[in-house]
Amino acid sequence: MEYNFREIEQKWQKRWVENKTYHVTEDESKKKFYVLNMFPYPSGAGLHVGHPLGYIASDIYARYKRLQGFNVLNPMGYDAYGLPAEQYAIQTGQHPAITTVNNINRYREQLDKIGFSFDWDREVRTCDPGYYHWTQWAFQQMFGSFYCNTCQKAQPISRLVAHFEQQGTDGLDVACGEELTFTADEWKAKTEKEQQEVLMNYRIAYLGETMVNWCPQLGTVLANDEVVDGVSERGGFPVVQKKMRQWCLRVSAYAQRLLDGLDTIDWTDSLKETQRNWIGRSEGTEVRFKVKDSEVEFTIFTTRADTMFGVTFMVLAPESELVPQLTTAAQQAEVEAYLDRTKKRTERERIADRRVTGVFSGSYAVNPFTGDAVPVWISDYVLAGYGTGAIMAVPAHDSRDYAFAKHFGLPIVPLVEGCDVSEESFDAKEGIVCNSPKAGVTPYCDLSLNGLTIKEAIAATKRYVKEHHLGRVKVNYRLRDAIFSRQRYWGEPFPVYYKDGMPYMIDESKLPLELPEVAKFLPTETGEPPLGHATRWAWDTEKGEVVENARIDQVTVFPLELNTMPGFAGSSAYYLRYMDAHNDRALVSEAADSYWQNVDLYVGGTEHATGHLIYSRFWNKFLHDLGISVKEEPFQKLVNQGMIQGRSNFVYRIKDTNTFVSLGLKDQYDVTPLHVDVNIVSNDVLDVEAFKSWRPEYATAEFILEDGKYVCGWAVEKMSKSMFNVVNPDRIVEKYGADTLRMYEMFLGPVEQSKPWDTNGIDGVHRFLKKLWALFYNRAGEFLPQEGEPSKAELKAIHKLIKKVTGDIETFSYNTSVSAFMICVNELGQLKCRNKAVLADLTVLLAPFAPHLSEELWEALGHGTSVCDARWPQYNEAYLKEDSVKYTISFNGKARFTMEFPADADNAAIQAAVLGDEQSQKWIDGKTPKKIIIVPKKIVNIVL
RNA sequence: GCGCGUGUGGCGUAAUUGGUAGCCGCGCCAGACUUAGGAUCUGGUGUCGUGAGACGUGUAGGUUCGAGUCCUAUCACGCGCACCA
Repeated sequence: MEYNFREIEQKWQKRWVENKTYHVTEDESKKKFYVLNMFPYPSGAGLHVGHPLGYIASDIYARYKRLQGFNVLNPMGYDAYGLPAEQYAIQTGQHPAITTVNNINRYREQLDKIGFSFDWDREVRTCDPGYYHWTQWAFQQMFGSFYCNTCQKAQPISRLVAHFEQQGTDGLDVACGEELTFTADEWKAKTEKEQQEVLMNYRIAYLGETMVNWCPQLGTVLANDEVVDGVSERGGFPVVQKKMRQWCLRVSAYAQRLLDGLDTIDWTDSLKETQRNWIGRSEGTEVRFKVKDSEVEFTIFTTRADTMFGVTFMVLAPESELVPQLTTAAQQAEVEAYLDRTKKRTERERIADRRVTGVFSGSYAVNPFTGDAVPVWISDYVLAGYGTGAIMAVPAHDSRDYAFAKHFGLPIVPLVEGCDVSEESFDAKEGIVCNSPKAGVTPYCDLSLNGLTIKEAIAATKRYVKEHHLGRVKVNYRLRDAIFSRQRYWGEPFPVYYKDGMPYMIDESKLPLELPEVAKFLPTETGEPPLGHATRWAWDTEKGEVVENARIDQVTVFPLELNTMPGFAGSSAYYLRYMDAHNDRALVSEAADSYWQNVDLYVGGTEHATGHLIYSRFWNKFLHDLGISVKEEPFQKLVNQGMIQGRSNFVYRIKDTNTFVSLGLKDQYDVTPLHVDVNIVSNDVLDVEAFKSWRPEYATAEFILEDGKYVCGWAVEKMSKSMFNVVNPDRIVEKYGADTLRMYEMFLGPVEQSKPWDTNGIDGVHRFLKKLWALFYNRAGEFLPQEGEPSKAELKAIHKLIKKVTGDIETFSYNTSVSAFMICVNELGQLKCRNKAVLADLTVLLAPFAPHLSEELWEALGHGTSVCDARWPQYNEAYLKEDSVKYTISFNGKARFTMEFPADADNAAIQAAVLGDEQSQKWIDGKTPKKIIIVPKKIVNIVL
C-alpha cells in the first residue's frame, strides 16, 4: 500500500479540530510551557515558505514538550493593523477591515494545511475592539504614571502630585523631559491647565513637542526604528526632522532596566549586542560653562573629562535653545543664514554629505578649569537630541572636532604624551596625560593630571567636578522616547479627548473606544489625519459616549484625538493576552498570568531587534511595575529564525525574437535574461508547455534546448512578487504533503541560518517518509508490525535515535535530527524490523516532525488516543554499548592502522597490546616511546 | 570608522566541543528490476595518482603528540551602530 499523504493529512486535521486536540487550559497539576511565534501581519501575498520555517521549528518544540508531559501553550494570532491595508484602501476604496479579514482567512487556510498544534481558541487580532481595548487601557495607565528613579519603578501620577503639594520639586528624582524647579506654593498657585502642562513633563505616555521623523510622502511621523538611512523603512521615502506635538512613550526612563535585563535572558549574543548598541549607554560628566560677560550658563556632556585642558572652542546644535541667547548682534545675520540652510537639509542629505559647516555665535564661554574664554560655534555635527545639545570641543582628541578646527583654523592642544596631531586627532583612550597645568598655577583650578593614564585622569576629573560643584557625573543613553502617534486611519484610536488644548482620558469603564468609519482614508484638506473625516468623533463627557462632531460645545462635548497608535502598540503585550484571550474585565487575569508567567520560547526574525523586541520589553516592564505581568522580562529564550530568500529563475530570450535559449547555450547568442515564475520550473528545468500558457506573448515561443531540456539560470534574491520567486507552501503540501514540507524545511539547515528556498532536495525527504511507511505496510497493504522481543540491533538503532533526537530538539538542531531519522529508518529497514515496541517508539519520536503520519501509524499500532498524549521515550545507555571498540593507532600523530579491543579494556591492557603488536614494533623500530596517549574509544598515539 | 558573526566537496550541510574530516540528503556514475519511467532497489562518488600513497576545512604563521575547532595576522562576505561628544 502506498503512503497516501493526502488522505492521511486531511483525516487527522479534521480529527484534531473535532477532538479539540490542541485546546489547552490552565492545569495546576502540570508544569506549564509557553511557546510563541511572532504573529504575522496578514499581507495580501499570502503565506510564503519563509513564514512556516519558524512556526514549524516552534511547533516541533511545542509538541515535544507536550510529549514530555508539559502543559504547552502554543497560540497564534494576527498583527492586523498596518500600512499596506491602508494604502490599498487609499488606492481602491476597499475598507482595510475587509482586506484584512480576507487576508486572515487565507492565512488561516494555509496554516491549517501544515498541521500546527495551535490553540485557535486563543486567537487574537490586534484590530478587534475586544483586543485593542487593552492596548488603549495600557496607554491610559502610562498616561497616569511617572517613573521614579529612586525606586526604579513606574508610580501613579497622584503620588507625584502629592509630592508637589508638599515640597514642590524638592528632593525629586524622576524621569522627565525637562528639569523643572518650583516650590509647593508655586505649584498650588498654578491654574489647572498649567498643572496639567507640568505633569505632562513626567507622564510615561505624554504629549511632547519634539523633533520627529516626518515623512511627507507617507504623511505621518515615524519612530526611529522605522527610519533606515534617512528614508522610511516602508516605501523608502525621504524623512525630514520636524518639531511637532506628538504622543510619546518615555521608554528612555527604562533604559537602564532594559540594559540590565539582557543579562537575565537567553537570547543570542548578537541580538543582545544589537539592543545594547541601540540603548547606547555612555558614562560621562556634565560640566557647566559660563558665558563671558553674561549671566548665561550652559551645560555640556562629555565622556572625556580628562580633556578639559584641551578645550579650544564650544559647539551648539543649530536647534539648541541656547542659539538665540548666545548669538551676538554682530553675528545675527550670519547665524540666521546658517540655521536656514541646515533646516532645509533632510536627514539623508546630512548623512550623505558630511562637509564641515558651522558659524561663530559671537559669544565666548569660560572654561571653569582654566578661566580661558573660548569661542562658541554653531554646527550641525552636534545633535540637539543627545546629551545637552552642546559640546566642548577638544580637537586634539576627537576626530569630528579636529575636522572642524582644521576647517575653521581653530587651535589644537594635544594632551597625551608623544601623540602626533599634525595630521589627525588622537582618539584612543590610552596614553599618559601631559600639558595640564601644574597644580596651583592657574587661579581657577588646582587639579593636575600630568603623568596619569587617561582612565585615571577621567576619574580624577570626575571627582574634582563633583567636589567643586562644576557639574555632575551623568549617564546618557542613545535610546530615545518612542513617538506614539501616527497620522493614519488603520490603527488603534487614542482614548483621549481635548479640553482647553489639554488631553484628557475617557473613562476606563467606557473602553474600548472604537475606530470610527470614515469616508476617505487620506488626510483631510486641512492636513489633519484621516480620522478628521469621521462625522461622529466627539466625546460627550456626561453621557460617556461618542457623539456627532456637530455637538462639540467645549462644555460637555469635546473633540477626540485624531491620531492613531503605531504598529508596535498592538504587538507589545499580545503574549499576555493569549494567556486569557477572552477576558473582557482585564488584560489578563491574575490566575492566568501567574500560571503562564512569561514566554519560555519565542521564535521570530531578527528584524524586530530594535523595534518590537525593545517596545515589548518596555511595555512588559511597565505592566510589571503595575503588578500586571509577574515577570520582568517577557521572553525568556529567543530563537531567531533565518530568512528564507527567494531563488529566482531566468530564461534567456534572444534579442528581438521570441526564441529562448537554454542556460548552457546562452553565451552563443545575444540574450536578455527574464524572470520566469519559479512555479513552472522544476530542478531548474523549465516546463515548456506551462511557460507557453503562462503569458499570452509566450504562446508562440520557441526553444533551443540542451539534452532535450530547457535549463534555467538562477539567482538568490529577496522573495517578492515582482521577481516571480514567491513559493507558497500550499503547492508543496499539494505535491508532497505537509509532513514532507515540515521535515524538509527543517532539513534545509540550521533554523537560525538564512538560506535561499530550494526544492532540489525535497525528494530525498519525501522518499524517507515513504521508506518509513514501508516499515509498517508492504505493497499488498498488509500491516507488518508484530508483538515480540526486539533484537539487540533493533534496540540499538532506536535508542541511538532517541538519544540523538532528544538532544537535537533541546538545541534546535533539527536538521541533524532529520538525518538521524533517515539513518535509523534505513537500519530498521535492513534489519527487516517488525517489532511493535520499536516501531511505536519511532512513531512517537516522529510526532513533532511529521504529526499526521505519526498519528496514522499510532492508530494503526492499536492505540486509541492521539499520539500527542503519548510519552516521549527514554533512551537506555545500556543498549548503545559496543562490544568492542576500534582504536586508531598513530605514531607522532600520523594514523597508521586500527586495532579492535573489548569495550571494557583498560588503558594498561590497550597499551600493552599495542606495544606488543607486530605492526607497531615496525614503526617503533627499537626506539623507546616518549609518551603514549590513549583517547577513550578513539586513538592510541605513540610519541617517539 | 566601531562592534558582532561566518568562511568545509559540484550543492545544502555534519563532525561526540582539541582526538585524526566530509555523517545525511541532493546531484552525478555504474548496476538490478521493468514495455517504460522524473518509480523502486544495490553499489560508488573530496582532489591528484593505475598504484602504494600524497594533499586537503578562505590565506599565512603559531601552540600541541594531535587543530575545521585554540592564539596572532590577513583577505572575503553578511549583520548591527554610526557626526552619540
